[in-house]
Amino acid sequence: MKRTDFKNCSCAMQRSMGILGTRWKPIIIYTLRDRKARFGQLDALIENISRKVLTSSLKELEEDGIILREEFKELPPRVEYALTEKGKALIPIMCQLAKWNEEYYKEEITI
Amino acid sequence: MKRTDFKNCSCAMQRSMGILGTRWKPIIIYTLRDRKARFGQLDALIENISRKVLTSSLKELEEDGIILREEFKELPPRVEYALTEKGKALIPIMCQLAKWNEEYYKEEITI
DNA sequence: TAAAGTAGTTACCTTTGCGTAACTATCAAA
DNA sequence: TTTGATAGTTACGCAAAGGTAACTACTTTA
Repeated sequence: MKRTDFKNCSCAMQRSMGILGTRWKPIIIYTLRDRKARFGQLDALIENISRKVLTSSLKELEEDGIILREEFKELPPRVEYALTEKGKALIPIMCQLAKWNEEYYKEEITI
Repeated sequence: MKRTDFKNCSCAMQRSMGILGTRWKPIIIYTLRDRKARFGQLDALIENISRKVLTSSLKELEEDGIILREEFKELPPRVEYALTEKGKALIPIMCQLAKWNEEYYKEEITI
């Protein structure tokens, strides 16, 4: 089943996964939870992500209405990425996902 | 970066994605939110999933301590899959992810 | 004139995720 | 002896995801 097929499923969870079900996209959204950021900032803020993955993920997240790309006609050019309303609605969920891991990662160490 | 590398990152969100960052795994967890289920039941409950993906996903989720595989020495053999405590902690998050899509999917239709 | 900064793109390649279909093992019941 | 049910496994291959590195275009600054 292709990514686009997930987005038209009858199951809401499957549709969510058609949008978010990759390694990097939730991390990008999480990074934008409390700030706008420019391309280069995202590249620096997110450890180990490649510019190529960043390019394609941002493009798809924009297509899916999660992020907004704002281009400023300045020199040198400036582009800012920010969450849309639909994207902002994911912030608490992404934060819980991070917190979930902290909780159980801690346990693994202390046991 | 490999899946296993994600799990040892310094960022909690990246570690979460090392465990969950695929299309099918969150759907499997979501399906187990309110019931144990056998292999064949999962295959039937989750639309369009293949037995092969189910096999490998269940194995990895078990390795990551999200689900528990209970084998009954009966005939015909019975195996039940259930969430561990760590897995159960994801239930509200998965439910919110489904609800999130319902909300915005509805909007797309009515607009 | 050359370097530096921004925001990418492009080509090429590898790995992972996923799909399809056939096959296995075990025992009971018909 | 064949059929049926359960719970997978295996082989094969494609598509998507991801990594690396070089390149582009623009303008300011040195």
